[in-house]
Amino acid sequence: MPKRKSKTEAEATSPSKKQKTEADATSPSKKQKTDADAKPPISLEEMDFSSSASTKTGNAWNKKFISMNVNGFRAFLNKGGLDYIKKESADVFCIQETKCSDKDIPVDDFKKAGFSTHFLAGDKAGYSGVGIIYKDPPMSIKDGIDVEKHDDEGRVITAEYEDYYLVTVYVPNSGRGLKRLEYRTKEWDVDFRKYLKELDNKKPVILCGDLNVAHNEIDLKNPKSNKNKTPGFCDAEREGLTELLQEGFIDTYRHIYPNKEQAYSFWTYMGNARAKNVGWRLDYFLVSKRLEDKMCDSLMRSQVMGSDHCPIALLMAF
Amino acid sequence: MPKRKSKTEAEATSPSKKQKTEADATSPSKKQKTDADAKPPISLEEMDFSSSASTKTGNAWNKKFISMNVNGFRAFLNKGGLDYIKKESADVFCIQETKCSDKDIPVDDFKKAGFSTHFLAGDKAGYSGVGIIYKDPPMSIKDGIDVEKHDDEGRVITAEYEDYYLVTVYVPNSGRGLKRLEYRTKEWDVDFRKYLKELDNKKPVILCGDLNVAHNEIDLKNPKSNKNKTPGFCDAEREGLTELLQEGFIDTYRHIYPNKEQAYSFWTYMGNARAKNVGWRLDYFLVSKRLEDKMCDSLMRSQVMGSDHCPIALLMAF
DNA sequence: CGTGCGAAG
DNA sequence: CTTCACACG
Repeated sequence: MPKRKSKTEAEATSPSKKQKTEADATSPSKKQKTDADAKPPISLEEMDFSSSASTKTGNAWNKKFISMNVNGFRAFLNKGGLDYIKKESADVFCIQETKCSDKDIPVDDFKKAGFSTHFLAGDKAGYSGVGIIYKDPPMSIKDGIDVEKHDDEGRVITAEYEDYYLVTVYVPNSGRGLKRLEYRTKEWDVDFRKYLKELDNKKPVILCGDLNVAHNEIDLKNPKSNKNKTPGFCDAEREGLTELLQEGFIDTYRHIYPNKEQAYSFWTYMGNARAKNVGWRLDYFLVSKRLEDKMCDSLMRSQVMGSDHCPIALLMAF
Repeated sequence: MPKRKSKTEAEATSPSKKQKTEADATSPSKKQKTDADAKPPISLEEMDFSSSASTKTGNAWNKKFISMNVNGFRAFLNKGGLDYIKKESADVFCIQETKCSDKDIPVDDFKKAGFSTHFLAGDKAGYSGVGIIYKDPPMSIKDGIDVEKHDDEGRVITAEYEDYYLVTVYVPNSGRGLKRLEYRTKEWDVDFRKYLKELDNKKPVILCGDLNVAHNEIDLKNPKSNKNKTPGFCDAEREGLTELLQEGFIDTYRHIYPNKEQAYSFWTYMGNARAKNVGWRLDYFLVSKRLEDKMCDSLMRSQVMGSDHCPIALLMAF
């Protein structure tokens, strides 16, 4: 873990007081960055993705995972997404809301950059869809969760590696007027939890993606006005995540930064929300509890543009 | 008419030879312009819309009409369309394919510029629609042609002035696969012709708009490959215009420039057609024969951008 | 190729 | 506010 000298207190500062970012806490670089709620847009070149994070016992990280809801992979690439991917140079990128089919993936560009790809589109064109972009091939890749009623929307990919399953998910949004809240919480959440539990019985799981829920009040700017009104902060959705964690998973970001405020991974495009940091933490890396001592850091790449979500990163020492 | 010293020969030059534009023939300005098929895009400020055209008997023009298919009025305005309208300063602008409803018209901006507006939208949102923008109010304005089956698409406005009816039309496109060719030629053309004939019985008519047909081979770049294949150059469509002219109307542009080649008012956005001047003359000013001696000039504003059609102009001496 | 729609987020 | 699909041209 990155010099986590009582991070609990260190992060328990007021949101108005300038806090150090995780990057500051982990990077030896002299480049100081301002807080997540006051970052001016900077260029990719200026960003520093380096990290010297290690486990509690001092093992340096050796695997980097990125998860990002790209809100349309083609649009993301048009905005320079490939440059970000190259610079970040993660072992695996897990992306959600690809909104495209296989033919739209510039496979050769990825090959040239040293990556292979596996994408899963939903039946409805331009809707949902997930993908993984990886350096080292998994032992196996599986699409969906073997429940027919859920598997036509292209929401889950499971990549099996030696030491863990890497699962990426784009959880169904509860929709305008919460018209899909029941489906989401009573059907999807239940079956997906079951799927993860079964996986976890075989091998530790790293789950990442857009869980489409802000777990607690700290995880969004305006908990009061959104509670049980806006998809993503309804009790049933939040309880769904609570239950998943109770099955034996760790919310890596909140585990490492338990009191960190103003740390979001999503900002609606409306009303200039991102500039004002009126955001939500909807994107997560969860890991099986028995991976706890392999965790090095969990990060929000809040400066990376190109979507209404930012990438999130997990550093592990295997 | 602009010093039409045997225009017939003057224009009968090869397309590769640089020809003078109508503007050159009519404007005393020293600004020389290159041919329609080799015009580099120039700024609105650089364009010269002045003209000293007059009738055969030497009466200087005193009314300017503009017709333009704007391909979405909102998009056109976003691309600086209002600046063009101000600079052109026509007595009446007739526009087609507005693709918007009344609420989208910046009425106050037009008021400030000295114009009133009347727009007619079709029932289907974002489809078709025509409008007029005028300095002096007509005696009356009428929407449609009193034939119910045609009048739900917002295609015709008739403005009655003292000396003439001004009619603007957006003729139905025959559609991909010519699936609407029958409707267009056997129903619309027939009824619209009847409407115009009846108007013409009362008062001379100035008809302008997107007639969605290139009348003769000279009126499009590639007559061979488009003949009876592409909407706009099918025999039935061309005959429809021939019949209309036979009812007693003049194609003002072709009347004044009978042999002028490469003079188009539409270029598909595909394949860089406009830069290569691979175009069609689909937009017309027709006038009742008895207005012939009031005609001063008929012009293509081929440098004006903002749509896949350019504006066309008619100068009259009333 | 580009406009505007409508669904979706 | 932005993505995409689709219709239409």
